[in-house]
Amino acid sequence: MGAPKQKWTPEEEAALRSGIVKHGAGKWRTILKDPEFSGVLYLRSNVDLKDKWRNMSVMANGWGSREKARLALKRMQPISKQDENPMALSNIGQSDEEIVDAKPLAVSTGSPQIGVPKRSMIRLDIVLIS
Amino acid sequence: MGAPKQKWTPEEEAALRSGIVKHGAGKWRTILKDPEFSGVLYLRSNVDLKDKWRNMSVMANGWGSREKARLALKRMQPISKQDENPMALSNIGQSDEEIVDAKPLAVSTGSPQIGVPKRSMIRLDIVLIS
DNA sequence: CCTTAGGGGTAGGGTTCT
DNA sequence: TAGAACCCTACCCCTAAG
Repeated sequence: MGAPKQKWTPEEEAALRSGIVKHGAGKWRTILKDPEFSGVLYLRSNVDLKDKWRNMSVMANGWGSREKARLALKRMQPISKQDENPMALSNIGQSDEEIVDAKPLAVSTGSPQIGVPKRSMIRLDIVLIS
Repeated sequence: MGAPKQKWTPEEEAALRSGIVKHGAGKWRTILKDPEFSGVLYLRSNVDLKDKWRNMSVMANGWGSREKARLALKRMQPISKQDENPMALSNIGQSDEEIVDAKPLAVSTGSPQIGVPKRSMIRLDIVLIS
């Protein structure tokens, strides 16, 4: 017994998606404060939004169940902290403000990243030419 | 994915604690430069030390990981539990010769003022039975 | 300019519950 | 076993104050 694990309602999911379309993925706190969504998402925290988006996204893509995706590079420790990726080929070539679509699904080819935060760049693994 | 999340090793945590005992909490830069710890903490910045200490401290209370504060206000649904108090005064009613060890708070006595964050100023004094 | 304090916030590995 | 919901931790940003 204990925390009932509040399931997300379709309304909440819709609000989350709309919020992402409006503010961008990663702007959890902003979405939450937007009066347009706060009425529906008032029970959720910014972290909840982030987690929900992750759960929605990860699967939709066929990227395997989250855990498998990148569970390969754990156990790191005595490495140098010298990384700080230079975001070189990061964005396709525009500001990181224009989000695309807020659909966790699809995204096979042609769909760029959903939300590219300013500092934690994208994963350079995805090389999209053109 | 620049920084893979450098998980703090037990050695680093120990060095941090020792450094605090030796120089006092808040003397991050000093601790970092102390040859006694620099070998272990050379990957960390003074800010990292500060943040780490904050994380350690906040937890030791059972006051949640920061976000919990507000969660307590919300979550007015069918809650009831949701409180497990991480460790807090954990080992109090068990053996009569353990305790102590490494919770950032508590500890007690010692050298300079082991800084106790304002937030978690609550006592939680360790009860050294004996 | 540099450091610290502390309040924000986010990402992502991990855990728990269903 | 998987997926969903939630937790924990590392780290970043920013501002005020020294």
